[in-house]
Amino acid sequence: MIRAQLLTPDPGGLTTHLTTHTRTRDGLIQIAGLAEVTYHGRATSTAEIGASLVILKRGGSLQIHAPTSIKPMNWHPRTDERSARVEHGHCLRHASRQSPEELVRVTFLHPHLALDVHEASFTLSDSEKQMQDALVRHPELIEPGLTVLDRELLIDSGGIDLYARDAQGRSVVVEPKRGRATQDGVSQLGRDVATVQKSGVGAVWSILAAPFIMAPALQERRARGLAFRKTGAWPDAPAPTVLPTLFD
Amino acid sequence: MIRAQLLTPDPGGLTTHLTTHTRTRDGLIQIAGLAEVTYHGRATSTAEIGASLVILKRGGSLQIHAPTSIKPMNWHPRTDERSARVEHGHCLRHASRQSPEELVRVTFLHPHLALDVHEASFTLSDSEKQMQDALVRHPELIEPGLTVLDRELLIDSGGIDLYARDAQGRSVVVEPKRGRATQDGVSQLGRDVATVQKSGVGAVWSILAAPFIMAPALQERRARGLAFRKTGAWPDAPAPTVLPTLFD
DNA sequence: GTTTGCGTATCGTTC
DNA sequence: GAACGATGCGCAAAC
Repeated sequence: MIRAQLLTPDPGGLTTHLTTHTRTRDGLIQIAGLAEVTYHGRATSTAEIGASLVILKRGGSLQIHAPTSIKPMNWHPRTDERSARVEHGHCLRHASRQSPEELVRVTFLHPHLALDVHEASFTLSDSEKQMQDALVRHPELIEPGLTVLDRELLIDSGGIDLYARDAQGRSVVVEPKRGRATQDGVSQLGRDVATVQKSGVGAVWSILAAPFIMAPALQERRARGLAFRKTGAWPDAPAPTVLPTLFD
Repeated sequence: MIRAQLLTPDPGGLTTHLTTHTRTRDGLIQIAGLAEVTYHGRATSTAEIGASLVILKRGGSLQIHAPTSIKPMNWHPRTDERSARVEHGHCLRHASRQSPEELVRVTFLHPHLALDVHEASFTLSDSEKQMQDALVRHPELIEPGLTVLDRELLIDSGGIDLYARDAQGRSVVVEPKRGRATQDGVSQLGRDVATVQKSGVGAVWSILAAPFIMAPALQERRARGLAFRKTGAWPDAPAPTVLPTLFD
């Protein structure tokens, strides 16, 4: 969900970050910190240097929020041309368009934090296989100390997506869901656990790994005594920025 | 500048953070993460789950931004009542107001980061009021020989922005438009002229003063026998950069 | 592309 | 409080 997070980024790093976003026009970037903003176009405005929240969205829109008023203090609905560069030791962002002719310039004097947010539904639209890949590479996203033993394991009741062993040495059946975990997923996991237990490997633990769970599925899960762990995994994630936390 | 920063805050910590902000009504809080939002009020209720940026500002306003569109996907301009509490293991935010009766509820399913930002200042120029100021100081921008008699003159049909006398001694109603003159502006000018004429001051002339006029407005203007003069006025301009020219 | 009309418009100012 | 007008309105449909 949050793909990158830069703390007090240097001008060069922030410029690169913004340029990448300009190229891909993907996701949402937010920069909090000290900034100076000027606007020329239908009106003219200048903002004194101050704390602000700069938001760059997918379509190329830009908005700068101050601590008061629900409206942004400066904005740009869409851009024909955007650029970021280092000037006088600061990252400088240009955004302009014609019809009407407008220009917004943001100087990041002291960027405190830059975030790269991605829509859940977007990342979740990646295939379940890719999520599986990511979880095999980073099983700690599901639970610390987890070791993946097998994947796509065929059993009588169907197929187990991920078969693992946890820190306590218990066998664990993992059912990853790229989207919302539903009652259906809970039922499937229950069937799989029952089948594995019948095979006589001893105590079997189970984990439903999904970004979120629907209320009915949560109740069903409780009734069956199955675990759910809030898990998000994306193929591009270089390191787990979102640490797994127990859902409830 | 940035006063607090909570990484993957737990429901209790986030609730405390929000409650403090509610009490002080100070600064700006931003929360990035997976959230569910419902709204009831002027529009039909909606429910969304996804990556979002929640911004709480000083006056009590709330807005939730999705990765697309410059506008927030949900918002609340000001609040009469706000609260935060833990429910079902999540931080839940209520914001409501009466007149109109509205309610926004945000469930922070997975808050990734909470920020507390402070202070920024801002000035805007080129408003219609400032254009009026400039025209009062330089009525020749509208028409040579024009004398401004009054501004913001209240009459039955509303308010006349500028009331003047031209070189021939005629009463003139001036409607300045900062941007393009539209049919709406022509109608308003027509109403004002009619009202003034009824008051019995004699012949009344009228001028729509704007940098541009739209074709439909131009036709409407012709049909009503009103004058349009291409006029631009900016407070900072030391000399009239756009000389007044008769449009047609 | 431009123009028209709507919106959970927002935001002042005026009454 | 309600009412009215301006807005860097934004936004989508119609032309």
